[in-house]
Formats: sequence, structure tokens, C-alpha cells
Amino acid sequence: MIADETGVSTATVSLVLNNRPGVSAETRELVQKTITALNYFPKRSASQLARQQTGNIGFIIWEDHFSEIEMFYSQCFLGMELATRDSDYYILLTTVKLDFSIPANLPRFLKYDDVDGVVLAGRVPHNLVALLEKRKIPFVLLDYEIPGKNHHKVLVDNYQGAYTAVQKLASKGRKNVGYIGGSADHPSIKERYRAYLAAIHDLGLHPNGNPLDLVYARTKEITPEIGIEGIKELLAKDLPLDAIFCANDTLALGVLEELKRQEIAIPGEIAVVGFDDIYAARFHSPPMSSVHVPKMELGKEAFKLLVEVINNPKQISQTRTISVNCVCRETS
Amino acid sequence: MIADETGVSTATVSLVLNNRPGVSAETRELVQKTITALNYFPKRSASQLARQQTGNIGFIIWEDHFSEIEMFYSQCFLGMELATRDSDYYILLTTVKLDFSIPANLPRFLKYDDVDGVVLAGRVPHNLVALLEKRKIPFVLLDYEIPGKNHHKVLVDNYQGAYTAVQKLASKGRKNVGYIGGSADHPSIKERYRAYLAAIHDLGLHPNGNPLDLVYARTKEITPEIGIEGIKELLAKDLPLDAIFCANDTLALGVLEELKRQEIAIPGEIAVVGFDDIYAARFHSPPMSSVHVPKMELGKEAFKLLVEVINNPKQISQTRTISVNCVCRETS
DNA sequence: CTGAAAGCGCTTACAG
DNA sequence: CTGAAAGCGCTTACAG
Repeated sequence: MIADETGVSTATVSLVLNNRPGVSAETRELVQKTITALNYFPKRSASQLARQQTGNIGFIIWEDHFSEIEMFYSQCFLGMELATRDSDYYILLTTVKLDFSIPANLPRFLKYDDVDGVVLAGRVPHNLVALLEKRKIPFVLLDYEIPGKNHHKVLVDNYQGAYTAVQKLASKGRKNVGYIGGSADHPSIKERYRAYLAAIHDLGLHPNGNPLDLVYARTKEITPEIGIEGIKELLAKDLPLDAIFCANDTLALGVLEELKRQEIAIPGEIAVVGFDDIYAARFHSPPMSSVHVPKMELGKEAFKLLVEVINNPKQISQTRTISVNCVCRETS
Repeated sequence: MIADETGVSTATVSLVLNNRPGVSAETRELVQKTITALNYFPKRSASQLARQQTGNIGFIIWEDHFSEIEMFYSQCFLGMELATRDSDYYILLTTVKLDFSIPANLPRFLKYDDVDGVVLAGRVPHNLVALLEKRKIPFVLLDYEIPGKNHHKVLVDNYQGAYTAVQKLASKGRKNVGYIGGSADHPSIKERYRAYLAAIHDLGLHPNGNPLDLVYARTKEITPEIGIEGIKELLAKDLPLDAIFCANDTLALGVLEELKRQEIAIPGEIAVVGFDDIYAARFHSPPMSSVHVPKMELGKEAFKLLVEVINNPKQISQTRTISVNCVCRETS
């Protein structure tokens, strides 16, 4: 079409379309011009076929995560979609169950090899990851990792975030900082807990020398109820307690609710800091202090990493860590 | 590949692949077998190129809607994605701003003609819709309509839902049912309001003969705060009031909050019913009564309609209405 | 620097 | 019922 119009060969048109050398300045300009004049765009399927790529990348997320009120991963997706706009990639979003059987539950785009790479957001079935490895499909994990495995991944700096949060609490004069957490087997939560312990130790925030006295850490799936239970249990101990660091905002929401119910002043008597900075935290009344995680950034970074991996599949596994900071609002 | 293995022509393989007549039972079976044996799948880009289609459908949503805590349209998307799995379509999800300029903000898949059709979820820029019409790209509106225009669309039965809600309230002996709404210019909200008025009239729920006394309807964007304002204003009138129907759950959440603050018994003194049945409604304490909207169904239906439109572009505009029902929980 | 040619892997009339 | 052939619209060596 452009070739007809300009009298140049399609080969040359292809070269300028893909911004490749080997074309004289004049022809390039001529072609360029008629391209914009005719509002021409190359047909995707044709170039894909010729290039032997798909131009798609998959975004896989546990269906529960996608529907969660936190919208953590939806925001990651959004960031990724935004980043994608400057590229030629399209994203294919699909959800999976954690209880994942192959090939029954395999996303279509994996079954039919319709993606050049995949990002896996949050907790995903390990056998899915194993399949990706076996099939040598480039992928990166987003806010998740599999212990003992070396995968490309982008993570939140959970340790730094939690440490900073406790530090801030200490800097405001809090002496007895408790911890409430669920999902203790989750890598991220583990890190946050580890950082809490370290900070308590480093900053001399031991209550009576035994920091575990102010710790409520369970393996159960995180819900506001766990937060409620946690704060109840901690309060029942009747030890000095003037602040709580929660492993995430959902828990903190529960904690706040219970403190309110017991008419304990926030932050007067007890300060509360969460982690993730979800919408509900910012819009809570009073607005909640939390470790802000830049979710869109995470998605963007995952995309960038994935593209690198696609272009250079055998590079060694990379971990990209996104730093975070604690934003103080009215609960601390 | 399959052709080589079986000694049949690629043309024949293509026929069985696409389940088309004109192949003997034996050859068909032979081909079928080696297809599954070799775990073969046709290459998408090749068939797309030959068929002159893209196999993609776009899902366009206002970015604010996508990030809203209600997750209404995310759930629609999910339902659509699920429906899509039995088809050959992939969904390309993208967000837009309401303030939409062409071509600057045109989604890539529209710019490059990479979709066979589009579903527009919720409120979308009207100039975008106009562009779709002009370009003759098949599309369906999901939970939205443009007054005066005849588009393919799938809607919630807002009228029936609202009417039923008021009816239920009446059946429980409520005599003075108020209304609180925002976004009064939104087609769905209008319908709900219209149904409220009709129900009040039909059921003889006039307080003092003037139903508008118990109405708080604003044009402002819906937020819990509008709900708070609304109930405050209604209460200030000091008229008999024993129930509130809210145009949606977000408002109802605000109403509930304010009633609690004022220590008005729910539903003892005032019953509250919302609309949409978002997560936050079900998980509110106490669980909120609401008109349940099957969001995943909506997405599924939109997909089905779109496919029909793609296959038969010149059919006259269809409106598919999804019926809803009021689920009574503890606030009514 | 430029074009002719082959190839990517399908589908679709068209003969036979 | 089946195959040979052309075509879909690009890209990529390869000559010149």
C-alpha cells in the first residue's frame, strides 16, 4: 500500500517502519510522510507471523487476589498497562485458582503459545511456575518469590519498609511497639516480621527484655478479624504498649476498629501503622499511617524486567527491589 | 506439520481444525488423532492473517471506575474473561480518561485496528463512542447508555431493582421510605430514582402527601459523604422516616455510618437498603441489605452480545436487560 | 542504498 | 472427498 504509493519496495517500507538503517534519508522521509498521510499502520498478524513472535504478554493472578478489596494487584496491572502503552505489547490478563491442575486449568494463552512472556502477580500456583520454567517461557514474579528458587522477580523492600515504620514510631517517642501479623508463611510477611524484630532490638524497644511478649503472629490468612483478635490478645496481657506495627493494612483496619470499640485513644494511647497503603487506609477515618507501596511502579518495573528477559532469555535471574517509605497520617 | 505426519494436505488439516464439512470420517479421525498426539495447535497469527481478523476484543473502562473500591466493573471484566475462555477471543483491557481527545488518547488497539470489537464498561467518553460508530467497529455498552442513541447494550434492570427494594421495605411495614442519591444525571441512577418515585406512589408511601420531602437527590459524584449529608438533611426535617432506599451501596455505607454515629437503631428505627451489592455491603457489619447485581453475568452477557454483533454487524441495536433482586440482610 | 524473492503458517476458492 | 495453488501482509537475507 505504502509501497504502491511511493514506488518503493515493501522491503524498504518495512525498514523505515521498523526504524532500521540501510535507507537513504530521502527515501526514508518520503516513506515516512506518506505513512502518516495515509494513516497507515502495519498489520500485526502479518509481522508477528514473519517475526515469529506474538507481541503479547500474559498477566496471571490468583482470582482471589484480583477480587480482593485491597486492589493491590489491580493497581499493579494498571501500572503495567500504562507502561505497556509505549511498547508494542498487549497484555492478556487471566485469573487462576491456587489449586491448579495441568493442563485443565492452563490459561489459553499458555496452552496455545500465544505470549512472549508472562508476569505472575502475587501468590501463584507453584506448578504453574514450574511449567513455565520447563517450557522456557520468560516470566517474572511480581511481589512474590518461591523460597530456594532463583527467578526473575520484582519485590517490595519489605524489610526496609517495616524497619522504617518501627523507626518512625520510635522517633515519636513510642517505647513499646507491638506486632500483629497473619499469613506468617508468606515471604513478604516474613520479611516484615524479621525487620520488626531487628528494629525492636536495634532501637532498644524491648518491653521487659522479651520482645515476643508484644508479638501476635499467626499463619492464618490475613483478615481484619485476625487484627481484632491480635489486639485483643495483646491488650489482655496488660503490658506497657503504646504502638502497633501491623504486617499489613487489612490487619490494621481490624486493629483500629477494636481500639475504637474499646475507646482507646488513637494515637494518644496507642499508635497504629500498617503496610501497603491501600485505598481503605488512606480513606479511613482517621486516615491511617502506613508504609506506602507504589503499586503502579511495581507493575511498570515488572514489565520492564520482563521485556529485558524476553530479549535476553538466558540472563541470570534478577531481583529488582522497590523501596518504600512510611507515610504518617493520623494514627501515629 | 500435521500434514507431513499424516500425508494429508494442509487444506484438509485446516478443515478438520475448524470443524468444517467436506472431510471423510476416516481422514478426519486420523488428523484429529495426530493433532492431539503431537499436541499441535494452529498458529494464531497465521490464521488471523488469512482470515483477516484479529481475534481480540477490547475492554475499555474509565480509569476511575477501574480503581474504585466497589470493583463493580472489575467483576464484570472477570465474568467476561471467564466467558471468553470457551471462545477464541482474547481480551485487551485498557483504561481511559473521561476527558478524551482523539487521537492522542486513543487506545492502541483502536489506533492500529487490532480488535474485532469492543465492550465499553460503565461511563465512557462520548466522543470515543462516536469514533467507534464512525469507524464501524462493533461495540456494546455495559451498564451505560447514551440518551437518544440506539446502541447495543446490556443493562441492569435498575427500575425493577429499585421498585422491588421499596416494595420489600413496604412489605416489612415501613411507611415512610426516603431516598438518597447522587450522580442524578447518570442514566442508571435516574432509573432507580424513577422507580422509587413510582413505588412510593403505587404503594401509598407518601409521607404527608409529598414524597419529595423524603428525597435527597444530588448531581454530585457519588461518595459515602453524600450519603452522610443526605441522611443528615433528611433527619433534620424531623418528619416520620423509617427507611431509606439509597441509589447505591456507596451512599448507603455513608448513611449507615451516620445513623450509627447518631445512635439510631438499624433497622429498628430506620431500615437501609442499597443497590449493587458490592463486597463492602456484604461484609459490612451489620451486613447490608442491597439490590444484588450479578456483575459477572453482566460481563458474560456483554461478551455474548458482542460476539453476535461481530458476526452480524448490521443487526439492529439490541438492549439486553439483566434482572436483579433485593437481598435482605441485617439492615432492613 | 534498493528491490526481487522466499518464507512465516494458515485459509479459501477451485479443480479434479 | 482431497490436493494444488494463490493469497493474507509482513520480514529477512541476498543480490546488485
